[in-house]
Amino acid sequence: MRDRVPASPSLSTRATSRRPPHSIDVILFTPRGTHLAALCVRAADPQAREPWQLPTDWVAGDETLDATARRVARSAAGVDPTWLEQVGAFADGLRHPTDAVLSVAFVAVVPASVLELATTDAAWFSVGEPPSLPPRQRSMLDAALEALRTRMDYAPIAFKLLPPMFTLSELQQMYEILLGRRLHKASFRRALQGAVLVEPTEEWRSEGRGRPAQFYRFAPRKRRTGRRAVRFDLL
Amino acid sequence: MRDRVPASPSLSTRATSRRPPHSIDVILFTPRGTHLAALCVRAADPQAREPWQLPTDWVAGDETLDATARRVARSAAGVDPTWLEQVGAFADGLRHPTDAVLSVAFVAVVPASVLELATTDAAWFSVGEPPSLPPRQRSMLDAALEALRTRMDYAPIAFKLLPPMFTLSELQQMYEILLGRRLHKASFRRALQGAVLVEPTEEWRSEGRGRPAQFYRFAPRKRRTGRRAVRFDLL
DNA sequence: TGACATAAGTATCGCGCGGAGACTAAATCG
DNA sequence: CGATTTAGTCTCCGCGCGATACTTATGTCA
Repeated sequence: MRDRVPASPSLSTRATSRRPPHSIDVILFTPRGTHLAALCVRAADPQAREPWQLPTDWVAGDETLDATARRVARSAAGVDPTWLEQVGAFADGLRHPTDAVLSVAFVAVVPASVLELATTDAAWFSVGEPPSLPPRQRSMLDAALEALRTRMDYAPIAFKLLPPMFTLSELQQMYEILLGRRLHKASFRRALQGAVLVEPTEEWRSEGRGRPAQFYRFAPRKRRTGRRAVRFDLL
Repeated sequence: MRDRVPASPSLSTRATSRRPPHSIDVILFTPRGTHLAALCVRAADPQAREPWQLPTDWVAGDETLDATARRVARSAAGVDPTWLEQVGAFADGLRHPTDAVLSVAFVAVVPASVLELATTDAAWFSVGEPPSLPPRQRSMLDAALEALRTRMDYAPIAFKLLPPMFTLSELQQMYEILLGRRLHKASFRRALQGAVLVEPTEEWRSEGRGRPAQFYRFAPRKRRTGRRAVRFDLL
């Protein structure tokens, strides 16, 4: 589990002679209800200023950064993330639980179905009300959330959070949870139709009160890269 | 294994025989003619497999990553970059000139006016025909170019490459050089008008054959963030 | 001095995307 | 049956953007 994080008393002493070279921190998101939640773990050091922190560890052996991040996420959540990407390196003077000189942040997601956590050493916090975190990890969380939302246009993140078959309403709800804002139904489906990303199946959802919904599956087709116009979105 | 030698003779040498914890590599771009060029320096090790490499060094003292990157860029090009941002951390198994276990890549730009390089230890290479680089730095270069072009929509990079006063044609040409593709004149000016980014001055360009062009200056005004529609640009 | 070249800047048209809202369709519940 | 709920579609309208042509203002040269 998290025994890899050194809970040694040497952590609390600021005058460490051998600070770890660099840590890998993972911001793991999951849809919880209608909002996003991020995974935090209890601070390794009981004397820590903040009771919670982000899952972190350092690279072991010949691991790639991605592999390390996956291992950290799996160790904290119990399952492998279904999507993971690097956010960037953080090495300002802000405090980090491991006192690493440099930390590489990763953003990852897991489906909601695996919400159950085995231990009480980890908990989901709504992104709207995150716990108090070590300063560097706080800035990492903000950057990860922004990275998640900007990369949604280019990576099928929402699809990785859904089962192989899903309704278009479920897909739209997932987009709304991830983006944190409501979307227009007709526009969403029109754009989805334009991009050839999904194909209908013969299955229909029978449960529920209203009209049955058709199930779709993720089946992207190659299409020529549409050169967008210049966007002046500065400020 | 090759000896570790600082990237540039002018850079401070840190006397340590161990492998450096992490290097800071800078991909410095400049407009050259109608195309982009990236700055490379001669390999520190004459026995190196590739004769050229990207400017690199490691963090000195309490420097932030940004400050280190600025110093590396200044040391290689002779001037401070006018824009600089982090690209990400690279720590795959690919070879790096310093044998650093981890490298943080930065993308930066300098105006063309300072094209003259003091030494022959550095040279500009067109991004279309880059020299053979150490594998990790090669992937850094690709990532930096992509990062530059995607961030142009959100950062005033083109403006940082122009003098305080410029014509709209010069601005468009700068966008075309950075993006590597032609733009439509009317659309460009319409979009620029929509975003309130520039304001006209009383100055006019007198030189040249054709009709004089009015000078503008960069004067962005705050405007509410336009929520874009969802884009399905995957694949 | 007038014709031409060159470059800046504008006007008009048409298409397609995207938001608002209303509408239809198919199920459950009372 | 009629009300409710959810799915899915339709029409309208505005605007962004590309294409094209046009106007304006200078320099060049016969």
